[in-house]
Amino acid sequence: MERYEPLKIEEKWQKKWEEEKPYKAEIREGVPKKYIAEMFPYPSGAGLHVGHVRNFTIVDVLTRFYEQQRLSVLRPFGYDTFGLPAENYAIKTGTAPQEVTLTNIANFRNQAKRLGFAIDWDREINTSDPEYYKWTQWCFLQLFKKGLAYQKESYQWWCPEDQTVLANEQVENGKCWRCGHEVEKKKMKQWFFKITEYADELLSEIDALDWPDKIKTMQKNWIGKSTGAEIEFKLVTPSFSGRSGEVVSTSLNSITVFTTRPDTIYGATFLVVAPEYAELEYIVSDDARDAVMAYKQSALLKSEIERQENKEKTGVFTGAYALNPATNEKIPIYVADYVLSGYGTGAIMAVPAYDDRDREFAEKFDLPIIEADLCDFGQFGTPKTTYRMRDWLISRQRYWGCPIPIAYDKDGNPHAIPEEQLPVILPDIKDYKPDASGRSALAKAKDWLKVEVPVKDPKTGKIHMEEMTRETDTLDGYACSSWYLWRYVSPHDSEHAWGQEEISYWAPTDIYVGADHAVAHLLYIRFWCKFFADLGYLPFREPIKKLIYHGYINAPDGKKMSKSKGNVIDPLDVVDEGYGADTLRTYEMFIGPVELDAAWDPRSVGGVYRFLNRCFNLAPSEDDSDKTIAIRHKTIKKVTEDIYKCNFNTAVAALMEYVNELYKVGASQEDLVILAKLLKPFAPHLASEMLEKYNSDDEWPKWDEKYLVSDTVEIVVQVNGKLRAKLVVNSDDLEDEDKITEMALSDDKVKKFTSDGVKKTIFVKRAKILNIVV
RNA sequence: GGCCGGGUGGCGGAAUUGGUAUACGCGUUCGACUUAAAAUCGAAUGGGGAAACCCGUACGGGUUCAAGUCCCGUCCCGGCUACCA
Repeated sequence: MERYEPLKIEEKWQKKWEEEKPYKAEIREGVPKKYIAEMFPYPSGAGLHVGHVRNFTIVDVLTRFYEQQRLSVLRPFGYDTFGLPAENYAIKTGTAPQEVTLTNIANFRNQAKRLGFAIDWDREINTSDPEYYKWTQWCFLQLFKKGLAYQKESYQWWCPEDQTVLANEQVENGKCWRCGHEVEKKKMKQWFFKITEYADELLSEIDALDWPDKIKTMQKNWIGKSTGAEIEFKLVTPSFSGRSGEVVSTSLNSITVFTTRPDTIYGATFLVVAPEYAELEYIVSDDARDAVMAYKQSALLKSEIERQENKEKTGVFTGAYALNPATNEKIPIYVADYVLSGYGTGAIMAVPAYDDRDREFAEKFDLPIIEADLCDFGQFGTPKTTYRMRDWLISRQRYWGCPIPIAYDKDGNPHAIPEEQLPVILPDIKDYKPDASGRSALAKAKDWLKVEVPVKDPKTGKIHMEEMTRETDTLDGYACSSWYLWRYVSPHDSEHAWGQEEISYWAPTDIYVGADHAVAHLLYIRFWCKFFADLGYLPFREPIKKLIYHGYINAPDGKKMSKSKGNVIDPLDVVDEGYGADTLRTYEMFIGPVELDAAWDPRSVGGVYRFLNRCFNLAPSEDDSDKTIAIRHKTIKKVTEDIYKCNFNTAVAALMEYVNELYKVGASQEDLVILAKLLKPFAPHLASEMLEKYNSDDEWPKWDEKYLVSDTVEIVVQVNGKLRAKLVVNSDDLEDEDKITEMALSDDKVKKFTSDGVKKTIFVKRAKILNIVV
């Protein structure tokens, strides 16, 4: 008999798919479409890991499932290539990131092709390709023109190791998400995207998304909407002593606080401002100035870790007072680092009777705690909604990123590079290393820095060319991935970021599969979607209909796979060992529920390999095919419904049951064709081989409910809820409760438990259960 | 500290959402084939017990004819978040 030789079969079919391009996506008017994608990978030098394989296989199962149902399916592939690893490698080895990236892409592509994914390879994109980032720059300019890309000088997270600023989302536990170095705060002028403009819509549309609740909750918390009020507290002169109502006459005469509990204002016994509070120096009294400034300095120097670890309240009295507008009492103003400058107004009214943090502070500094009555605050403040989310900091002082298409005139004002001049090409340089100057290595590309930009004279209206200096910061990599799902619909369009005809057919993405970026990427892409919808470029406001967020695959010891621990499973090794891609893919779908982490189990891989062998070795018998018709239709139904629900593990289990049954009772050719069709999303090479053998197409089979009801049914008989007997009756008898009850009561085993008489019986037809209560 | 998930055989996990607990796979044991081993095929496999039966879904209560599933309390484990006023 012919042996199952996966590597041979797989090579044959991969070659065929390479030549015939059966997975080329085409607009087919009138045919329902599915647009399915994974979060595109960062092509590291290490090649694909088993997590990628899980990610891509989920997409592939769904792609093939819909393709076999003859829907029009778009399943693209691309590479997210800008970022620190390639640049750090360049600094270390002197190899250009451009070159390393292309090598890594080639490796990823070859590996992906060996796993038999149904990808439309003509749509590959690469975010560091000028053809691509030309349009990232175009997107930036649209935001800039609408005032949603702007510069602001403020305290920013700074990673001293990577010599770059970081976004809030890139600081994890006070450490840089890339290198793990403790971050600092540094006052710098930076570029921001005004995502807060869409905070309300980003929040309110979350509920309607078909996304995992976990992700939805995380996004809600990140946006962090709070409703409350802003209340103005008039400043009292620092020298003031006794009479109330006298206010300072400097430019600053009040402090506005934000509170979610304005009704507690009668209990507000002091104010606190953040160390970074902009007007701090106008508040503080001369006596207190030295102490306050010293405190401010020490707070700025403290790393985020130190601030977090030491929750002990610290602070300094500013020597100044304000008037509580409700009580008209004079209350002291403190500066303390438990108040955050970036949230609300950077100042709070402290109500120690109602707020734990304020109470802690009051107790430490011996401030009054008043249990005041709640009130209607209307006369004191104005209602205000505040968000935890800040604007998105998008400039990076690094070389290997998308250049920001901006130039500065001699007065330092930013001007857009005209769209005709795009792309602003990232110049080749030799020395990639950033320095502490706060500028990227691009600052050293002297020739590149100079650019002629057309300027309109405000008086004459005439346009003249003016020499300017280019922006040397590059864009955060998340900018590149905030629109790539739309580029896939027309990846070679040299006139537009995306084509209107293509976008309205394919988009929004129906199913998006990933295991990371719960907040940042998925929030940014929603933000850009709403922005470009407002500009009329997108005919929808949410980019992703359904999100599948799968778990990680850990090492056999349950720990995270890592090179240093030496516990990494290389997926291509699994293939080359002789198991083949079909076993790898099917195993990763069988490994457990899609949303859970799972540990790699080499022995279970063998189990799946045995299963595929059994599929391959099944031969049709001459028997009539009707004896398997019930399980055949049951399996079609189960596998179909499971794939819709993304229960891939139980879908594979159902196929295993089917095969076990076919071994027991014999398989007809019809069984083998159905099996191959159902198996194809998981093990496409083997399934294609089987379908070819039986000269069948791969169209997804349908089940007929009539084959799922058998002539006889099994009735479970319980006594007081405990299983005591099983009756096999004709299906028609299900309607006859009396007959079933009589049969049950005359059963010998049941009789043993019902000798003291029967109180009542409960028959549930749906569950085929009869419970006898004694 | 706050929010959200979870605790089911030796292991990964099933269970039509209140209706036969442990599907499927791994492991283990036995058998067939083999000089032998591997591979393959077949059988068994929650615990206790000769058996009849009893006990079993983290623990303690409750609701119900019926609870892994619902309610109350307790204990663990995981994730996110972390002074957001």
